[in-house]
Amino acid sequence: MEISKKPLTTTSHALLGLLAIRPWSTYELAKQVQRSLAWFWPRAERKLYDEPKHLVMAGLATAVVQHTGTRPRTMYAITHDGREAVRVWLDGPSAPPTLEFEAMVRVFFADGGTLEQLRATLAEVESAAATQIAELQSMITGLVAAPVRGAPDEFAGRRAINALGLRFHLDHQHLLIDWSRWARKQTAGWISTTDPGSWEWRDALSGVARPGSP
Amino acid sequence: MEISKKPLTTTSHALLGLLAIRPWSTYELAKQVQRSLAWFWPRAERKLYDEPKHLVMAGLATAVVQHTGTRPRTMYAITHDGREAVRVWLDGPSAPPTLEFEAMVRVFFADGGTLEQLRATLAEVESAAATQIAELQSMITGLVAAPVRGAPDEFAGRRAINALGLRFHLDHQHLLIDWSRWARKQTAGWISTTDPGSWEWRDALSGVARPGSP
DNA sequence: CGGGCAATACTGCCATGTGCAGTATCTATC
DNA sequence: GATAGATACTGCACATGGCAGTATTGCCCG
Repeated sequence: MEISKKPLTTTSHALLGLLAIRPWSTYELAKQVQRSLAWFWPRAERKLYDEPKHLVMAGLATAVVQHTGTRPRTMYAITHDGREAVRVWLDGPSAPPTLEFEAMVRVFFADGGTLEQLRATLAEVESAAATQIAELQSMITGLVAAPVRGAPDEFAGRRAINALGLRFHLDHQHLLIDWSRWARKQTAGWISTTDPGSWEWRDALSGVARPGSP
Repeated sequence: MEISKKPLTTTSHALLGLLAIRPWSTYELAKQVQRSLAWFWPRAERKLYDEPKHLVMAGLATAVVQHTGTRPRTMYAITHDGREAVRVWLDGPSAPPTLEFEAMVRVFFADGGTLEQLRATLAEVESAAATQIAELQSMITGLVAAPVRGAPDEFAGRRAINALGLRFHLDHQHLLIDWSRWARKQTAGWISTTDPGSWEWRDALSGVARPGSP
């Protein structure tokens, strides 16, 4: 017990959270993270091979090496202490969300270039968001589909929670689409990136209380 | 010329973009980044002291060490090559936006804890977003205020572009508030984090086309 | 039944980025 | 004259990213 050495990161707890659902091999874990966690906690695959080892050292998970022929594969499972660690962690405060938005950097410095460059960047935002929405939609159809007959549906108890998250991600991508379309429309009458002509920037910041808000 | 060694990162170009507006000392640069760039390209202050040195090595900026008493201070300015680098960079593709949202990790694994924990996390999201909105609003009042008499308004040509970005950030924070309120309301009838009672998760994913959309 | 390709299952390495502590000096205010 | 806050950085350890490299297994196709 209490073998813990180093403080756990949010990434550690995220992996631990997945192990709380069911045991996974590292490879499965990596795939699963790309499909779900990546939406709000994106991490490189590389990291997902190192992190479970720390969990084992901390006594929060166990590692069992199995074999498929000669090829090894490590199965990780959560321990009792691990579940307790998740419960405690759920009480902790969360860092405010941060957005890394390269296209916005290009918009912000658009005055160093042309209107065409600005519009191209905005168009890119829109199409990227459209792609993400398509992916989310296919995840939703996956949720709707009944689980495979006979297979235990270990995600059944997680449907409600999943729905909360999916709703956010969809709205978030819709915001990106709406904004990039709106912004492109705004630039229609501009003379250059530094001279918006008769366009009144104050108008852009007026109706910020969105129609859907209570 | 052409002293460039290593490929420039988005962070390099972001700093270069700021230098394109006017010369800054590293300290000013660091402060300015926290007020503007941090919204869509958050970087630790530490990094902002290293990065300009790379720009100088690449011949895209110049460094001049001045003195306030015995204390040194380095002023950075963009070069002609630097402006050209910004123009070229503006044509490049942007990585899709990524969101790091620790509170959502806690929501996602809420089935390992209690409804109270879930609701507390959601409440935290709402209040954090409210704080951000207050900050944005004060930036807007700053924009509205006429520049100091006699002072050259170097940001004048950037008002339109700034307005586009501010609009996005406001909407983004409003989305966080709307979503966290909505999600909390959803949990009202839940029996536990794994048992939503009569609550229908399908309903949560229906009206995803937001009212404000065209 | 053999070739090839995708999926599985990792490790190594270097660069980038974060967070925090530490070290000073300068300026304004009481 | 004390001191708090702003200015102006550097060092260090660790988290993370990105890419290349290695090898086996399962499956389809002909």
